[in-house]
Amino acid sequence: MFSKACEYGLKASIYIASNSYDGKRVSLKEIAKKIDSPVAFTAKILQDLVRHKIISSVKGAYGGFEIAKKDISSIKLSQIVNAIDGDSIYNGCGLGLHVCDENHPCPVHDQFKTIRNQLKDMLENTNLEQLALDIKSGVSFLKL
Amino acid sequence: MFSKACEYGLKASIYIASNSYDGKRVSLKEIAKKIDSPVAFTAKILQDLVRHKIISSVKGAYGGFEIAKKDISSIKLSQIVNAIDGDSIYNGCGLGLHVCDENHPCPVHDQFKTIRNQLKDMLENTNLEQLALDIKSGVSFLKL
DNA sequence: GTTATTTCGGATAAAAATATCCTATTTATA
DNA sequence: TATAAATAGGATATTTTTATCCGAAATAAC
Ligand code: FES
Ligand code: FES
Repeated sequence: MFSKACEYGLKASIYIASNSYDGKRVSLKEIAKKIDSPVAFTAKILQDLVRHKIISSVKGAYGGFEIAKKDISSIKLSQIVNAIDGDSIYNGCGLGLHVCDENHPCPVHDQFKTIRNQLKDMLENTNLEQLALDIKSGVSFLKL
Repeated sequence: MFSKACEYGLKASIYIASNSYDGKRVSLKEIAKKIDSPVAFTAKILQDLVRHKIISSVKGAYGGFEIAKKDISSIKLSQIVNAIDGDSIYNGCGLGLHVCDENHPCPVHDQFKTIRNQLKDMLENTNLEQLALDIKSGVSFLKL
């Protein structure tokens, strides 16, 4: 469904959010450990999210990654997915036609469009706060 | 969503079905042309579908690929997707956890499971006949 | 200021997915 | 029987994705 990069990006964002909620900044090393991802690859993805202004970073000793508290509840999963994997999951044709066009539909257009729109709605209506709270309370998990 | 291999496999199957419906056997070259896919790569995928007994092949002059008429309506998209991409789209965790486990859910488990099950239902309830007929009647298209 | 820590960014490497090439085998027709 | 057409399958090549490495820059603490 999502690329590895996107999975790591989502998990990292949720982990950062769950810590920023408590005012704690977290380092790359800690993030990679907690979400069970390759350190250097995760660094690239976090840099990407910083460039997209979805998370923010602080260089140097005691630096790390964080999300402004007031922003946690307004960051949608769709922003992260879009930043890393692009919009093909929202707009692309399920059978890989160059474009998804109502007037020149592929054989599964109608069926696929329904699913795709539900996925879109889900991602656009799920924010980091909800997910971060479940991590904090131990209801959900980021690894194992 | 699906791999390129799977997209080609789905399109090829639909094209074969639409011809087998008329009792016409089609060659690799014709298939690749009509679904706009790389010939040799498509060959590999078709071989795979033959091994999975989803389509059948006839070697030699006037050979090609076909689907027994009586089977066209009973072949579900899910069989093709499962043969090529495996079952991770049905059973795998949306965030890439090793397994999707109700008792140890990832942060998006509940939301994702809903979408995943709808995709599953859609693929399990869509058969080649429906799609082939739309191709034949010009309602849907396999390329451009 | 020096040092330790940490992100940033470029270069490179490894693995997986996608794609091509070539030969063998099969089969219908002439 | 010879020929042409077509799938089967192994080997190889290319591209993309995933992953690693290293030096530069920034920053806090001492
Ligand atoms: S054309 Fe394929 S999903 Fe719309
Ligand atoms: S655990 Fe992630 S989808 Fe079920």
